[in-house]
Amino acid sequence: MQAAEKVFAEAGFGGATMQLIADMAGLPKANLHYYFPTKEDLYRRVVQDIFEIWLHAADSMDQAPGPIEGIGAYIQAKMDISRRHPNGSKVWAFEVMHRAPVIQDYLETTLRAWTTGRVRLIERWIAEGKMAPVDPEHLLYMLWATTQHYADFGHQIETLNAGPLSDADWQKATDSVKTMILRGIGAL
Amino acid sequence: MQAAEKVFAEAGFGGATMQLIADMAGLPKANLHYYFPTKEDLYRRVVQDIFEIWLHAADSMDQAPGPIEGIGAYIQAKMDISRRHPNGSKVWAFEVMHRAPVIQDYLETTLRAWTTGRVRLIERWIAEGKMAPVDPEHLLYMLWATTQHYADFGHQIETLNAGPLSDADWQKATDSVKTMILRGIGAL
DNA sequence: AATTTTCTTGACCGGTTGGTCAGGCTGTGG
DNA sequence: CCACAGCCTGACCAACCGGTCAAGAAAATT
Repeated sequence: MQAAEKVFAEAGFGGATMQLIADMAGLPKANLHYYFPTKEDLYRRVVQDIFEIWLHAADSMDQAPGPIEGIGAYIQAKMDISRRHPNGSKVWAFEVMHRAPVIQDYLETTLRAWTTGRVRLIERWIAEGKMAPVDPEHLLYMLWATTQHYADFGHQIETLNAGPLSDADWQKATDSVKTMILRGIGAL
Repeated sequence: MQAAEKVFAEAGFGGATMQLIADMAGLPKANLHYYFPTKEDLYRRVVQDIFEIWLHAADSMDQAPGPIEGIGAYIQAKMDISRRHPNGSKVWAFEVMHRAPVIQDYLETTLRAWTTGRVRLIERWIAEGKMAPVDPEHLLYMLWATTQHYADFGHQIETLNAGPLSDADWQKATDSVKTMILRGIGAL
């Protein structure tokens, strides 16, 4: 699964080869096909895994008393995921850009339900005067975009940074995102 | 070029085929190879085109008196590009996720020079007290991430939106991004 | 009109891909 | 020891890929 995640992330579904995944995992290609009959089966598993991780990242948001804690924790969680699972994030991006041929049903069921739930949470915070009256959906898009950017466009960031991001760099990035967004929604 | 942009965007470099691009453009494959000897030549042209468009989008930022006008105009320009050239944006995303095998030199020369120029501009605005002391580079990342998200993840947004975005939807998206970011950097 | 250059195209080729399959290997229960 | 089920794998195949090429069509030049 780790090898598959990496290869799919770096080459996309079309560019990835079962041979390369097998080599990277130290298996004969035929053995890989024993467990995952088709390339699409393997790919689907990788996409579903990262989706599960993302869903759990929102748990911290739910029982928070307000946006400072809730959205702050969500940013923290998603930045951590971007750092630790950059490949999974990339595979998800590939899939969505591909018009989600494999996980369209997930988008329409699970993700939509998740989204409307958080939209209602944000609307409550707005009604309680805990943050400015921003559009909740576009706030969610901004949260996804900004945090996932550090995974999906990590290569671009590393090039501009002249090297991989250090612990301090990640801390600074997370703090910057938190500060700008929380101030942006009038929560600070 | 239009056909190539679309096919590369929807399948990535590895998944795209010259045959499909040729068919979509209404040409025999051999004729396509007459103008673009290799698949990589065609791909490079597509990536360079969107990069040029993005560079020009920053013109409005340069002669602005302050962040409200400058960054506001930049957000407007990049949102317009996301709407009109979603495929180009996706190809760029594919390329960067691929660790930029084709345009790494652009990242290291043109993009790096462009970035340091804007960083200095933002630092001047901060020194002049026109905005809060945010980290300029992470602000740029946030601008790129948020605006390009509407192109790269357009399919996800349309799914949650239950259909394509209308003129009013795009207006609302642009306003939301502008408001949240400008307030986030203390310019409002 | 003749000639030269540019463009267009169907047929073709070596190499690679996802996937198959027959047969060997391993471990467990009797 | 045997038998049997699940696991493993080298060799193989049809399909498809990027790219070539020779020969013809069109356009430009003389």
